[in-house]
Amino acid sequence: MDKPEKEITITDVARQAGVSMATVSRVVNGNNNVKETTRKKVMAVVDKLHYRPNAVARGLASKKSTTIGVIIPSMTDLLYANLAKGIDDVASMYKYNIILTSNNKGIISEQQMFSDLLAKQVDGIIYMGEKVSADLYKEINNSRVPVVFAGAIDDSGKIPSVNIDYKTAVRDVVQLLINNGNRQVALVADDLSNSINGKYRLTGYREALEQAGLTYSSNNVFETMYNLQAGAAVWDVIHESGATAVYVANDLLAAGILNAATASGVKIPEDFEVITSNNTILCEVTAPRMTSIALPLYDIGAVAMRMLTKLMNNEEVENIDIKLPYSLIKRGTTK
Amino acid sequence: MDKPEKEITITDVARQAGVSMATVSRVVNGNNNVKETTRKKVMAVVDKLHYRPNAVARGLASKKSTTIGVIIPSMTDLLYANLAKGIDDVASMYKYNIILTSNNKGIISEQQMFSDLLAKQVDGIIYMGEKVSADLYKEINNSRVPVVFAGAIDDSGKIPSVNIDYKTAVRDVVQLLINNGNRQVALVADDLSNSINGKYRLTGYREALEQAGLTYSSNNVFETMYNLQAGAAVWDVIHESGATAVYVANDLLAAGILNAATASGVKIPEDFEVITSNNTILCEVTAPRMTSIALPLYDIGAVAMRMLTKLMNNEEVENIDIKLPYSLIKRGTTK
DNA sequence: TTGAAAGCGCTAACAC
DNA sequence: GTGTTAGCGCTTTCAA
Repeated sequence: MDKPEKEITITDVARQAGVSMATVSRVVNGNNNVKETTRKKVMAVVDKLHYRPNAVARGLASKKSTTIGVIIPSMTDLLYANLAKGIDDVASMYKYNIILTSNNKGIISEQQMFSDLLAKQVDGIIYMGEKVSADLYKEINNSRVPVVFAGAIDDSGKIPSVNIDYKTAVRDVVQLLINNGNRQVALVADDLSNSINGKYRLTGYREALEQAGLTYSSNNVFETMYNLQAGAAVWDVIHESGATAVYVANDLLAAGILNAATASGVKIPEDFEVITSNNTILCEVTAPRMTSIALPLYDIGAVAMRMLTKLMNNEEVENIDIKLPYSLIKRGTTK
Repeated sequence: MDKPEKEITITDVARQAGVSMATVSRVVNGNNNVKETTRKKVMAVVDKLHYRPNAVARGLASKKSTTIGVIIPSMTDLLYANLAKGIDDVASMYKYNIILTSNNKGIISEQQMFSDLLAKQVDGIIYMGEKVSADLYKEINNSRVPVVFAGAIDDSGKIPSVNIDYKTAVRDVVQLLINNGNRQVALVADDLSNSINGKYRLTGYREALEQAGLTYSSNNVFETMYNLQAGAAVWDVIHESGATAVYVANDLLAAGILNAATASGVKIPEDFEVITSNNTILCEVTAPRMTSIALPLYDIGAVAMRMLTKLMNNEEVENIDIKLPYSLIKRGTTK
């Protein structure tokens, strides 16, 4: 337990090495304009003193913090956790630290979180969220640092973002369900007011119905809370409605529906089929395991972060609106 | 899109308000030694200019960053995600930001992550991890900022930490299993070399056996990889061993075992019982739902963070080694 | 290849 | 109550 009295600084190193601060700065930052012998001399002192450059001072002087901000709706939602992991991996690859802020209780607005991140002088921000308020848009547009959306839709089309083609994905799976003989397919989501669900998924759903010559009815679309119990509760309603299959916008709700269905004695997939959306581990744990659209969650995060690094370096970014490929993983809840 | 040319600073505000920087600093920081009229005058300019104090400059001058570091083994592990949520909630309550670093690929050592956090001048660090290397211990002991462990054991007993009494928890559940008539109870964990599993859980397991007059056999304890497939694979071995119940150290493995058992035609809980450890959402999604020790994950994180705030303020902390209460949630995998 | 010195934007004595 | 000023620890011209 030998806590040194004082944090050692660049001045200490300079003095002991018999060089100027500028030179120490150069060797610490890998600048080449340093004679090899002085470089070695300085490094020896750095090691001896366990010198650790103060990133805050460095940030103030250089106007770069090598820190990025990440805004995430929930850390305990496997969807976002997987996105975050992708972000984290490439961030650490490029030596960036992450300030993670989540809107857990909704007590602090996303706009405020955004502003706080800018106050901390982050070099860039990745946003994962469901709805972007007008105020947030204003903050983003005024931001001097780049922002990219990961798994979040920018309706304005101006903000770099990484997603999959939600509409087509949903259309395809609903089509599959129809082809499997289901004449009445339900759709359930926890929030129909955000773009991904309300705009893209719902549209894909309607298109599939149309193409099959089936008529769309709002009686087949259900909006619920985002938890297991809500899933279980909505099952009863779906079942009564006469639907024989359902597409669900998230895995948790799907699990709730599946388990309630099974509990009520309905045979899955023989009597009822379900397809879910995110292919998180939940899909592999239920019985039967759930068929799901496979979002490349990790990749979305990773690609978003990679794009952000380019933006931070003022490198050219050809495509601002990236759509990654997805697939369908067939498991036990479809025929 | 009116990106201002230059970030506006305290000097700008001071000039426009016709006061000194010190006064602006005072009002921005809520210092009371300011006349109400000048406070209003300054705030008016602050609002007009959208002044946002530069946290980096503030950090350099005040030697406080209002940022803490969190070291987490994996963001996609529900166990840690829930801990992190507890940390995050109380951190934001106390206006701290979080730099989250995870050891995803093991490419960067925890010791290095720790050092990086210190370089960023965090005011404190919360560590969640399984094993603490000697090198990490050295870093922690030399650290000028407080460190607390959340859901992690400090074998030295010197570092503040928040946990539950793992040994007793396991002893109790194994006892329950024995009382249910099982004469041979297996234990499975993904890593027996860390303290929580190898030291506390295993000891609890042995104690339960002893107290029931059963003899411990290493043939009943299984160590596997940490994934679903490993859980499924270990099921076969457990079943062959003749065990009729199992205590599992994490929910993912438990789900793998449960599903493999069910798939092989074994009736749960009639023919085989399983109790798991973390009560994450996985427990509620399997069929049948899993009986689990209920760790107060969120609370562990929250209490750890609260403790850290005290430490950072040099407040008195009575108890350095906190054990939170836990409970047992009986569901469908036990009689 | 190296050093001197001027900041970066803010806080914290200290003086008035 | 308010202003002056000296740093905080580093990077970055600019000279030498």
